[in-house]
Amino acid sequence: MIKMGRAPCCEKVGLKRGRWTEEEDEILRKYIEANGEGSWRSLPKNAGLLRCGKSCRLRWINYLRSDLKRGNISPKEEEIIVNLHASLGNKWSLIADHLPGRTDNEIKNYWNSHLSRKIYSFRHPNPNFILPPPEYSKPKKRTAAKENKTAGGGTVPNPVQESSSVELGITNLCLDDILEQLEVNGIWNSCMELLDWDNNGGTAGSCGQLEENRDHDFNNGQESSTVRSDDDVGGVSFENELIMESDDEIEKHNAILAWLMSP
DNA sequence: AACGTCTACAACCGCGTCAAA
DNA sequence: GTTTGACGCGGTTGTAGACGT
Repeated sequence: MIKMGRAPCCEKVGLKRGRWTEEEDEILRKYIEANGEGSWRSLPKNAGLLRCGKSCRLRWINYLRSDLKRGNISPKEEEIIVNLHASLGNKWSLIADHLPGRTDNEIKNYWNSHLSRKIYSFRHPNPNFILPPPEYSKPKKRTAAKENKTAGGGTVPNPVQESSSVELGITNLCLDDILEQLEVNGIWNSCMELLDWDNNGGTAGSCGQLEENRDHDFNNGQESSTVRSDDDVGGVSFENELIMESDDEIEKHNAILAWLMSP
């Protein structure tokens, strides 16, 4: 009986796996220099390698290509990665497009081993980080709450407590701490660049604005946050208003907000 | 010195996409 | 329109070397 479905990329029986030897690298390098890239499926056979075509492709792209930049990721490159990841997510190949000589695999590994940990340590600050009192902490997932319509047609979240800052879930004090951590961790400039934000008004104040513009939506115990332009905030306006012109900008802002608000 | 744990990164795997048949 | 094969991407695993006990 013929087995339907996707055929394996290559016949794995008898093929070598694991680390590449210098000899194999040399064979692959010479073959591609002579014949060019492509036809990965037939390459191992033609080159005389006992490897899967996929493995050859990966080895060439991630390690043997002459235009690869080996060595540590520079601070500038790291900043680019952080910025692009905030807006693109785990689109490693797209991020790699902006970093000549770096591969998607290299960036992915760097993110997983270095940057994700940095961000984790930011989200779970060191002991010197003063946590605000529990009621002023970042809100956990809340149970479903009804929204109140404002006169201007916008909505405000159901107040948890009287203070408007508590309504918004993050107090100014907490925001200051977050912003301090952003600066300490060298992430603030990246955020500013992403936001394309005029920072003249002071960081805490600006972030407060951002909070004020946030639309809270409570459904099924889930909270979602989006950033809206001034027009959407029910006639409320602020100094140094933060207005996003395009979907792309909104998406970037939302990415940062989601990051800030994530548990 | 021996052993266990952690970290970085190379390599593998499965799946989606796309073009050719 | 469907099937097939190749390629590329992103998630995951494996492992060598560093580090700690």
